[in-house]
Amino acid sequence: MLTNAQFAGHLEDIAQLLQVVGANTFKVRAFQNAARTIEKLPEPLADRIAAGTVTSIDGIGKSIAADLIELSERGSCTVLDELRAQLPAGLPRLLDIQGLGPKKVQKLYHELGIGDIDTLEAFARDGRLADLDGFGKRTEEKILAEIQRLRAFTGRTPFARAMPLASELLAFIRSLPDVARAEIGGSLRRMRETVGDLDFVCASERPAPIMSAFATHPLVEEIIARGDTKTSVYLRGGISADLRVVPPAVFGATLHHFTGSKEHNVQMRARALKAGLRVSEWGVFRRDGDTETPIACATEEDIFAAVGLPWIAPELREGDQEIETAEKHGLPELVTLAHIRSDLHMHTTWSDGAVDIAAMSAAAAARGRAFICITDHSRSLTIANGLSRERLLAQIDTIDAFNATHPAVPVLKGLEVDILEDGELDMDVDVLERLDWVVGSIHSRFNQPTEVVTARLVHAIQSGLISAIGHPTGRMIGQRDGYSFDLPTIIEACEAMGVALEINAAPERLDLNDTMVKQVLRTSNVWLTINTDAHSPDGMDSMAFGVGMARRGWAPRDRVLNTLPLDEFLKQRRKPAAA
DNA sequence: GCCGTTTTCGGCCCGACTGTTTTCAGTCG
Repeated sequence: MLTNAQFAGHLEDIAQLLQVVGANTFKVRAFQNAARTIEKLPEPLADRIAAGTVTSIDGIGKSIAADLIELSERGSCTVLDELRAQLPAGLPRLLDIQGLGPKKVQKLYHELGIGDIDTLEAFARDGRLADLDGFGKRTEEKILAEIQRLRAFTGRTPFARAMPLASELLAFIRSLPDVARAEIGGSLRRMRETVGDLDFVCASERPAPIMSAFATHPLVEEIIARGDTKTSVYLRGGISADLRVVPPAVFGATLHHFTGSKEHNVQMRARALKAGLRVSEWGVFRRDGDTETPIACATEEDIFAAVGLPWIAPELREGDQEIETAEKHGLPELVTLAHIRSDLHMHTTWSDGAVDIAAMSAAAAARGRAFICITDHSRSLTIANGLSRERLLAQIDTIDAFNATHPAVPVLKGLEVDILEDGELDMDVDVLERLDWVVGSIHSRFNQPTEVVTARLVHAIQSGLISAIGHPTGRMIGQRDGYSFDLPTIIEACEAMGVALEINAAPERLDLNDTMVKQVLRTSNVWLTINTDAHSPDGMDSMAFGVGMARRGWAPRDRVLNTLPLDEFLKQRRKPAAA
């Protein structure tokens, strides 16, 4: 049976092929919308097909439902087969080239018979594109450059790589003269785990010098476009960045527009139209016959208020029910960084951390935490200098002694214990029972079958000796997928045992992710914890990223365990005790 | 192709920038 991602992939293929044959753009969008919806669907689409409730999914009507059923039965469908029979397999890939859209791809195919990127490159090198109507020498050069770029750099940039780059550029923009305000926009502001490009929105009455400075920044490799209010560039490493400079009076409208997502913006505008309004990056306008009057543009709050909505947090702006929910005043009070009182997963020089216990406590104090828990690795993780029974006992004494000095931030005694390949824990029961908090994590045998990993996790949870599962999926964004397990089963086991699920805030992990957080919240009362897994004081700064992922999952403050003060936390957490 | 507190037919977001155009189509986000 196909997975939701596979169903979505097929619909996406249909959308691409339809574009290339010149189908109605709204039809294309219908397939794209359906693909996105299925990708985000919490339950397997196969279940909906079996239950005959496919058409009740928003954006899926009779026609696409029939395609999906056909896909589930034989792995393909008539629409897809017919489109593929009509066109060379490599043609949709031409759409990946920046500057080539459906119209130009059609022209290349119909007039020159170009059906793949290699052929296109050969034509461009020979100068045979410039003769084509609407193509010129400049276009030919651009296509060649874009093909090179596409081969060197594909896909989206992981959050962990994008954020430092964006922070550096933002600081630079803010340092320029006459900049009233500047912010990061786009998917980075929405805290998506990967980003396609970097967006900056800047408020100033004098855009020209700001654009010049941006375009000549050392990180900029090439200028893509440069107008009066917008500059687009390629940065070294291949990611692109856009800077938009507008007068301070419309900053809110522009920030909203360039925060997106695209789907959110489309829905906001459709909503505005029904109320006789028009929304653009310049503000909200009331239409009175042929005149238009601006009614909001200064702040994001104004923009939302103008269309009858409360402010919606950027992390929610994915076009995934946030507008409907906001309208009913049903959005949760999302957890914020300021709510976080503790950090319950971190390492010291006792295992593979960079500093000692006192230094981590001081670093936590500097970041406003009220308490922390030290969770060094257990013995089987030899590469990380994991703690033996004896060393852990020694660390317990050390922490007791440290707390006796009345530090600003007290330290709880913990361990990140390895969940071994059979689900047993990598530490003796009597020692685990002396700890305040135990994070159980998988660090080995990632390739076990789904059922085996699920049973392995359940066994660990049911031991009664762990308080939380650390980085539950084991994924590293853009590097490895992690191991696979059945989430509903794990959620159920956690709920039965009072075990929490971690949102690991390390930017390369962000694990659990947003959709899993939603699933935990929707289907259980399991506590979430947001922890940095810091291996140094700087690592504690990642808390904001974990909070961002929690917010993307619509996590309210009262479902996050480490928003609690110490006494309340101690009552609510799972105290390690053999079941 | 989808959808309906103005519509079961006729809509479906909006503007900047580029290149090849003598006035605008195509692409992008």
